[in-house]
Amino acid sequence: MPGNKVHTIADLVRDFGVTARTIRFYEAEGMLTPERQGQQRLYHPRDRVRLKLILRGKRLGFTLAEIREIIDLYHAAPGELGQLQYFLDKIQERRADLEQKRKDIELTLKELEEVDRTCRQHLLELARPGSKEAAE
Amino acid sequence: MPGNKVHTIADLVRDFGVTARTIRFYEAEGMLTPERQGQQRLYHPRDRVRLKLILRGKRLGFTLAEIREIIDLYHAAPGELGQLQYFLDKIQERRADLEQKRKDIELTLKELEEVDRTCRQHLLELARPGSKEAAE
DNA sequence: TTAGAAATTGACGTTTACGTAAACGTTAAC
DNA sequence: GTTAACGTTTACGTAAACGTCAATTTCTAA
Repeated sequence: MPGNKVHTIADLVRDFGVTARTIRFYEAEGMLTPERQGQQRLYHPRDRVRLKLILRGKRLGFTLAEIREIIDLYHAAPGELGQLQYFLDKIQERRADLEQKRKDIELTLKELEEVDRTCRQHLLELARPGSKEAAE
Repeated sequence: MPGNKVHTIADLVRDFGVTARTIRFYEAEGMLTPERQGQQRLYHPRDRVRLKLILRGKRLGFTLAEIREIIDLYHAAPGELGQLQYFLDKIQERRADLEQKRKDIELTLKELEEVDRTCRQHLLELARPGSKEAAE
């Protein structure tokens, strides 16, 4: 039920599969800013969105510093022209990075599919009883 | 000229953009096994291939332990049937992981493209002098 | 109201993946 | 024949990203 209510830290732990320590750590790093009700933290939908972005970045091997940069790109609306150009450059950097990762993934997947085929072939040969060293 | 000659560590440093410390570290971790000529290391094409695989894995955010597993998948030819099934499972795990990363990349790329468009739109508006707050 | 569950706050510990520095051995050039 | 340049070994250092207590507070259900 992550509709649009506020959530406790335990909710996030359950929903995202991370520890409370991790969530507080991200906050200490300035990447989450939950509301405070007395001592307790209250997480709004925007916090959930941010956490989701952080975890996605982690899965892709970005450091927290890089993830912070990426998220900043999302929410920044710079006024001046110089800033805008700088931003566009940053965006291109990140895009190039992601394209490289995509290529790396395609290559690795292809290789793994090849290994997979070879394995299944072996399996088939093992399953065929009357075919011992046919090609030797 | 990485044709099929042997190379010194300095060659790898130059060709792959990593430090000698890193290369020796990977060897200490058992991920590279260069020939020894006296005290010096000599790197063969297979070492270059492995290093390339390691670096590709790093770009994708895999730990060295995971990369080791993946590379092991490449070169393993297990005999028994139980081993084969275990292998196929491992391969599926890795593939699922890579597919997840691919999805993450697609999402992030789409979002960045959106930010890019918005930025360029801003730029256009700034470049148009006689259009101050038209939609206000 | 009291025991237990959940949350918070330090504070120190740990793992990964190297960096950095010191001390030493080889070899090629001058 | 010595001085760079390159390579090696050993060992301690470090940044990132949390883990793991311990002590305390806060909330909640019986």
